Amino acid sequence: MATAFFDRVWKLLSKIPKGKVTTYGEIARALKKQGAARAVGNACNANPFASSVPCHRVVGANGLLGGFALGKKAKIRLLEKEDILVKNGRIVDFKVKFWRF
DNA sequence: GTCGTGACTAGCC
DNA sequence: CGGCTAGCCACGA
Repeated sequence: MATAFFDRVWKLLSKIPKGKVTTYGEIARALKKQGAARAVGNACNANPFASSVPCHRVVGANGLLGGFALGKKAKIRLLEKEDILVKNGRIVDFKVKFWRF
């Protein structure tokens, strides 16, 4: 992997401050690739820095978790650890926790 | 080079 | 509100 696109995604993800979340679409848009949300998700799933890249801070456009390589459960646990409450697979106060680049 | 798939999104009906 | 369609990017067969 390690394509330019993937690298950009990982770099942006690493910039997300603790306690904040963003969306796949936002990341894609930040890369001037609006609509490439799928590729963003792909990058997160295949990122070699899984323990360094906070891919758990990336959720759907409406606050839905979407998915997680290690399981939603783990994702939720990580998020709640950062003061980001998750209810029924959705971010609580999503608009408040939302981070825009 | 084409096709199918995926942690997505937005628009229509 | 639910379902379908089209569009986007990258990857593997």
